[in-house]
Amino acid sequence: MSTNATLAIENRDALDTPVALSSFAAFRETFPLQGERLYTELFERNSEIVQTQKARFAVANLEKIMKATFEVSSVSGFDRMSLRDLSRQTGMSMGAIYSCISKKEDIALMVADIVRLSSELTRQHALRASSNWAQIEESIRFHLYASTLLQPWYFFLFFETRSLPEEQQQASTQIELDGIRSFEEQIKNGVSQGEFYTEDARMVANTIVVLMEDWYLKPWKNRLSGESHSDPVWQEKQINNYHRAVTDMVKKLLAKR
Amino acid sequence: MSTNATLAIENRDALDTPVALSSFAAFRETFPLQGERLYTELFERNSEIVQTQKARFAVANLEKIMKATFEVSSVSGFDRMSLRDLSRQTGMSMGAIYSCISKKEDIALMVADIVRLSSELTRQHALRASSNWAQIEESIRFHLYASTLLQPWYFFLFFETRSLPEEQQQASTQIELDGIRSFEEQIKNGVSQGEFYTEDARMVANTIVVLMEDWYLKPWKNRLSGESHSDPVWQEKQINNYHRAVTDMVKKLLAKR
DNA sequence: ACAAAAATAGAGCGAACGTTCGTTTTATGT
DNA sequence: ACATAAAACGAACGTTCGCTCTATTTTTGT
Repeated sequence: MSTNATLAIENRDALDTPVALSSFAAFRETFPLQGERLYTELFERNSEIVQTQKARFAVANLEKIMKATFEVSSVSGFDRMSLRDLSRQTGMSMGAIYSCISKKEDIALMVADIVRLSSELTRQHALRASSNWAQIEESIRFHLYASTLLQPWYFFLFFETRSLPEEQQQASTQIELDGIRSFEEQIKNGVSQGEFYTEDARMVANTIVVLMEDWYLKPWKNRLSGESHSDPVWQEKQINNYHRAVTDMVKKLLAKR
Repeated sequence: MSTNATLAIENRDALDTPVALSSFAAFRETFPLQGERLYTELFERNSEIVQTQKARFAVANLEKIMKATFEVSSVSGFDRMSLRDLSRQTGMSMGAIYSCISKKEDIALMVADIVRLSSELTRQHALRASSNWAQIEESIRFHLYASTLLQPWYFFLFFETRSLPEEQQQASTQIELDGIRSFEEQIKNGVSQGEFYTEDARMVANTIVVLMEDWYLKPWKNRLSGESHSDPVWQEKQINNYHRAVTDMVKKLLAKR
């Protein structure tokens, strides 16, 4: 298990190529943490734990394990998900599962690792934009896109952080605080440069972060009908609607009078 | 276990007396769900489950059980809290615990019951105010005050809802949706009466609710220093600061141009 | 002081859990 | 086609859980 996400990124330039943000469809094609690439990444980052040697088998099984974990544990939590449930859901034997992990907790640690990596990519991306407003708007967009593709991962980590080692818990809350502080500084920059006006930059920043959380924690709020979850056109529409709603709101909060 | 909060309220006029909102200190003195009254209420609402007959003992033990539950389960969740942990933390024997509950799940059900009752009180209170804005402002204030006094309860229910029976889960999300819809309607009323202006009443309403959740889910965000948690003056200041931050923000979002 | 109620300590139950390991099946290279 | 290494299997193990029960002591109300 990689303990330092930054180092891991530096060593692997595959994750350093820019991600397209022009539309969710474009993002989908360039964001590295999805599909087979995601599970290959997961395999390589946990090569010391995964006993299965051939990448082909390990990647396929990790995918089965993670997807089943999200499905089963979303019902009543990670603790109540037994590895026998997981065995049933994946169609794998207990032994096969234990050749991908060394203990149940590893699954949660892997989720935390990937979400942290995704957050790191989001943070890095924010540095590219030109104006303060563009930086805020693109940070929101990137985070919205990434947390949509990784929705089960973000959701899982939010609810299961408490059952991780304390050190990992602190890392998670630190990421949230960093996210707020990052927005806060961008806002304050804009204020001091006469681009925005607000009396409570911290509150606006916190509101943004909380609305980002709401997006992946309560999908049923925004994406109203349960059907056509996978229709790309409809999904593109939903996510862009939400992005515009958030940015319009922030624009209003930062408007000069 | 009462299955219908509304009925229980109708039968018991003690909960119908108005609650003071002029300050948190005033609220503290009139809000019924705290201290001994809270646990007495809990005892009476669960008289069919609690085997202990004398109210004096039952109330004292329920208080010990609930407080210990919040303390232990806040570390790593309700599922990982064993009743042996609870016995150690409360200083009670297994037998004594099981004379207050019939099974472990009862504890979580009691929390859900109280939080739902508190939400019901909040909802009822909202009907008193005169103008649309006063109604919004007072709803926020009431909810903020109540969820501060009952913080561990609200926190617990948010994270443990998933391990409750499905019927209870739906009830919880319904309460959240009702809360959003209630704010949405108040906003729309204000808009149609020319008091406010906004193009997305739903988004504003949702933001309010999400910021209310943030208050009791992440106390470390707003109440910065860990010390003096119980200093009433400092607490009054903190909560009023947050209330003003939220209402200022909502005011800005609903301002006519 | 005395009967009733409450609390105690702890042994014990069956079920379910995470984890292990000897065995069998499958895949791979020549 | 065959040998060997890798992967998958699933019964079994030891532990812990929620929960019950009993014998005994403490506290309470009158």
